Amino acid sequence: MNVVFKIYTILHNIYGAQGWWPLVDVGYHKQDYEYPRTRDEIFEICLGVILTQNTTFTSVEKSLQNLSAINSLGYDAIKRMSLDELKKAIKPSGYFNQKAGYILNFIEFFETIDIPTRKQLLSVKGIGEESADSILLYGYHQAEFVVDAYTRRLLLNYNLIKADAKYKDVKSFLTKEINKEIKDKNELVKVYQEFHALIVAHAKRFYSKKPYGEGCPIASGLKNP
DNA sequence: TTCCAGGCAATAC
DNA sequence: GTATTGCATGGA
Repeated sequence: MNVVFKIYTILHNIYGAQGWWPLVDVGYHKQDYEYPRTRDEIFEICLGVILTQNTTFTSVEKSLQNLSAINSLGYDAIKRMSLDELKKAIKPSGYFNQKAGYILNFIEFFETIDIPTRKQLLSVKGIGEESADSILLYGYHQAEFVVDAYTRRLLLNYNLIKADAKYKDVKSFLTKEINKEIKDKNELVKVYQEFHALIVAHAKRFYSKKPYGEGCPIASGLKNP
């Protein structure tokens, strides 16, 4: 078993399945990988992805609750809101002026496509590499690994990537290693979904404050097979 | 008070 | 293509 997959195994043993991406009416759905089931649920994930940019998910949940409370979680409902109403609802997530624009951009895009390609997503102002991969992985069950700041810190702590590694470099490194272990496409999506979620859960505890990685239990796990 | 969060786009070299 | 900066609220 390679180091990357071993890290995945260790994290899964510690924290168990994470059940991402959470939906307002469902919450975290551990062991149910069929979500999202409806187009509204797909959109809710896209909305959450945009809102969570550089923000904690608890703040995002407040914003989603604000929208839900006025029956405006859907894209059609959001379009009917005034810009100020939308900004007010998503205010807890921060950058609300920018994100309101991003959301409206995205709705325009979302309404014209069935299943987006990565390239199409990246053409939407407000959707960068991580957001595109999050949308594809959690919204459309595509095997696109999500790389975030936590992922970099964790891998850097074990000298598995260079400090200046690009998004694409980190992603290809991880996927190559994972793909050596997992051959089935559906299983691969589940592992990608869980792995990213596990990294976030773990990194919140051990990679949020400096020195990053202090007390990280993966170290002993890698030593003792 | 300072630091950071499940980033992105615009700008300047 | 790489580095820097603005965006903003909320919790530790």
